[in-house]
Amino acid sequence: MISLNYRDSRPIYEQIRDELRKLVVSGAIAADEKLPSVRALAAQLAINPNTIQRAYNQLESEGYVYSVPGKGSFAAVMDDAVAARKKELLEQVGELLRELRSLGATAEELVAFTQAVTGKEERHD
Amino acid sequence: MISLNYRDSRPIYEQIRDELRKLVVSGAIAADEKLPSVRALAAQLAINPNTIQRAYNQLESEGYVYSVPGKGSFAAVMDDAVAARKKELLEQVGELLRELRSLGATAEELVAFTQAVTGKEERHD
Amino acid sequence: MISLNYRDSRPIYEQIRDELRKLVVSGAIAADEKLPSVRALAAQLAINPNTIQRAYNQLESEGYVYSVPGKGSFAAVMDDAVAARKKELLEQVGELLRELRSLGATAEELVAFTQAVTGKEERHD
Amino acid sequence: MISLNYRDSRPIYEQIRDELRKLVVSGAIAADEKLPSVRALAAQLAINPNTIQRAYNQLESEGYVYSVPGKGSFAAVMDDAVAARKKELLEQVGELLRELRSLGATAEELVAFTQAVTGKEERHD
DNA sequence: GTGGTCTAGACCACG
DNA sequence: GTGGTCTAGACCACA
Repeated sequence: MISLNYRDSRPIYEQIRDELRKLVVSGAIAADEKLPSVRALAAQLAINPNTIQRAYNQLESEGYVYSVPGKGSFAAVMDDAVAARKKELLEQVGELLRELRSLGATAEELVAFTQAVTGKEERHD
Repeated sequence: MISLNYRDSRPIYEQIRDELRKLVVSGAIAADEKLPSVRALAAQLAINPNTIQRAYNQLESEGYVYSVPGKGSFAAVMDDAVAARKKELLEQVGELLRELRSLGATAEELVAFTQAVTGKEERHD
Repeated sequence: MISLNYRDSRPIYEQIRDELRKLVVSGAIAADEKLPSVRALAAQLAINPNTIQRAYNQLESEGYVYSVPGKGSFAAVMDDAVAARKKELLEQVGELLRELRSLGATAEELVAFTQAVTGKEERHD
Repeated sequence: MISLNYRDSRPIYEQIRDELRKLVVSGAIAADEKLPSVRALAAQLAINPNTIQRAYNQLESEGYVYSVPGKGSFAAVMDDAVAARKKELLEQVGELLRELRSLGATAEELVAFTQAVTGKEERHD
């Protein structure tokens, strides 16, 4: 369900956080569905439970997850969270596109690229 | 000419490196034009010269700058470096677009966004 | 494991970088094997940890090593890196051979020299 | 007669020294032939005479040149100097070949390379 | 304990 | 004055 890359420059807890966020926000883990327990995930990935806990804490403070003490962690209802994440991603895309323009890339070129990438992708839902 | 953001998670030397790379690759600093000296830039930004040196070293090893000991650092002639940088940026854009698609963004929506961003930009020449 | 030569014109961090690169690329340090820690190597060689760090940073940016903060530095899997290094070395040999030819050395003489050097070497496997 | 490359990592005086040494040792400047005067060469290359002087001083201390105060600098008789230079170059080649062997290059491969490089070269005398 | 970043201050080679 | 190297010492995030 989750894979680690020790050569990634990102710390492990960020890799876990980012992968879980993707799963929740994309609906792969449905609203109110239970996430794997800290200890179970730690055992599966063969890492320290503290590292998993840190990822869960961040996801909770970001609003993607809520935890019920003694029960576990559950995917939050995604409505404005998805919208917020989309806005965040669009800002990043915008910044990159602006730099590309300043490097001489034409609007046509970039639009064509966007069409190619977004069109050929398979639907994930 | 360069601004620092101490709240940015990126280390200072990376911020400087990235900003200078933009200036060189976009032509704002022309080929063979002299960059500010290590000491001058360090004084202006009120940081340690070693930190500037580190940014300059990386830019040199990346090929964006060449330095002549005793004379200064100069912008390299950008040919394939611009192309390489564009490819790098496009890859990043592609990755973000794919995540946006998986969040439910439609191809039409993203293409329209690209048009809006790239079209409304002023010409830089 | 590594020896320094203070009379060498090359800076210390380059000597360390070059020796470690040899160890990694020759397989003396196997893929994913841990390199000595920055502090340990610094203590052993009686030099500043920053100098070691610099060598490690360059090796990482060259792709010969990957580092996991908090865990250590590890030898990268060498595939095309070895090929690239061989090409680099052959270019250097070619340049030297051309200068030798211009000094009057005959092709036969140089070929014989190559045979002597490459033949008398012990096998490393 | 001599060309400078400001992007070369070698300092200018080394570039001049190396090029002049090649000219002398290869016979392009015959024994006892006068080298260009310090001031003339400085003017031609548009650099500081001190830089030229340093190159000449090193060539003299290496024995490739002798200077007659008030007259100029002259190419020394090359006999053992050429032999010494050849020995130096062969040592460098040997070191590189050994590293290539440790990277898995076969003796046959390297001999073939030597033949190709030394054979296809045009005669320079 | 590990790698990573930064500072302060020094010395060197170069032009 | 310029870039380049090195030291000593400090702090941080990570596991």
